[in-house]
Amino acid sequence: MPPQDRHPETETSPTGRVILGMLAFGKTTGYDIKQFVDSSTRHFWAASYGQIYPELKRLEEAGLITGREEPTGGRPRTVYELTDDGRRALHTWLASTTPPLYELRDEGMLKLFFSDTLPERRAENIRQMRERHELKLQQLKAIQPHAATGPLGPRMTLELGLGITQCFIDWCVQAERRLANDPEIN
Amino acid sequence: MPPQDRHPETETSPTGRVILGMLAFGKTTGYDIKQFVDSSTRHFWAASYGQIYPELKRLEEAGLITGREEPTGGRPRTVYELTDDGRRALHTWLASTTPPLYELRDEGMLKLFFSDTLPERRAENIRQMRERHELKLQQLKAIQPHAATGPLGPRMTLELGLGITQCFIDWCVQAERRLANDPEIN
DNA sequence: ACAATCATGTAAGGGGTTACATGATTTG
DNA sequence: CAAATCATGTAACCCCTTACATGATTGT
Repeated sequence: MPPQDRHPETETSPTGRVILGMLAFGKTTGYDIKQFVDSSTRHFWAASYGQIYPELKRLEEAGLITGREEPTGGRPRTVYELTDDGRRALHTWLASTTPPLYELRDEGMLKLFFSDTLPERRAENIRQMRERHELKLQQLKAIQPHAATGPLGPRMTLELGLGITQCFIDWCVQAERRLANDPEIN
Repeated sequence: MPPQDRHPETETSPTGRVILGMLAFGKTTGYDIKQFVDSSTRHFWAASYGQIYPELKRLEEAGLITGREEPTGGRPRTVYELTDDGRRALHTWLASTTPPLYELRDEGMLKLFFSDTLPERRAENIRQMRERHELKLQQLKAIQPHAATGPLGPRMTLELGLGITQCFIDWCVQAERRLANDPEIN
């Protein structure tokens, strides 16, 4: 990821923006954010505790969020909220026209790209890719009912994720058929 | 990217594997590899000079490749080749069944996910995503004639890339239509 | 002569993951 | 009472990008 990725107008890191958005969504704690990310944005934007907790502190220092202690019994717990500045920063980002970052790293495709070095493994590589995406499809379908009643944004990204994944699988199936029908095409 | 990403059997980093593959493809220098990556694997696996040159040295130290000086006139130039160990490592990786890494970071989708926070920007966000992918489609189409005569692997990844990108664009067009027809769906 | 291309590299810094550590509370 | 869940955090490490620096050669 580019280091100059901090948004020029909001001065937050990419994951910082995820946190701002999640707080706008009514998420409360670092734990809460992490759970929700894992069941929603994970397929196009992941986040780990090691990123979330330090970032929450940075955002508070920057005055974009405020946290207050709200222990559940004896269990410590910090509940965060957007400040006015934080909401402004979120809106600025959402309205910005700087080209949005897009980054893909797909080792399956890399193997396929080099498959002429070891052609007898090509079909197996494609099968592996297909299975991976079939699993992903199942995971996306699992969160579908939960998203169906919510706001349009999450519904749309889920729909898009399903479409792309299905497209991927369809291509694999077709390619597997082509290789099976004509094993000599090398 | 996971730190434990170094392949258990080949002991190379992801980009190290790209380099091994590129050398098997007959690429010669760091510069040559970089040029080719930019016109082939870039859409699913990028690499920068800051990664390539140090990695070439590491791979040579590991005995997977050998370099010899082959200056063009007074211009220094190091030409690399796979060793037998290097080719073995490449084959081991291509034949490995460990689940291939897949990582996506799409800021456009992230904006769409949070678009209920600023619904009046939603259509614009989708338009932005579409334009980005239309540009990518053009770039992929530009390398198509160049790949058409080559080996199957690169042809397949290009085809897959085109398919996915087209799928993305189609979804955007459809979503834009839906929003235009019914601006109240929010 | 100038620009584009060939060619190699380094330093600083960003963003991220994993693994580990700790402990309270709820549920079966 | 044990297991799962809620909850917070840190340290080590990795991978990668950008920006910078340098210089020769080729094409116009």
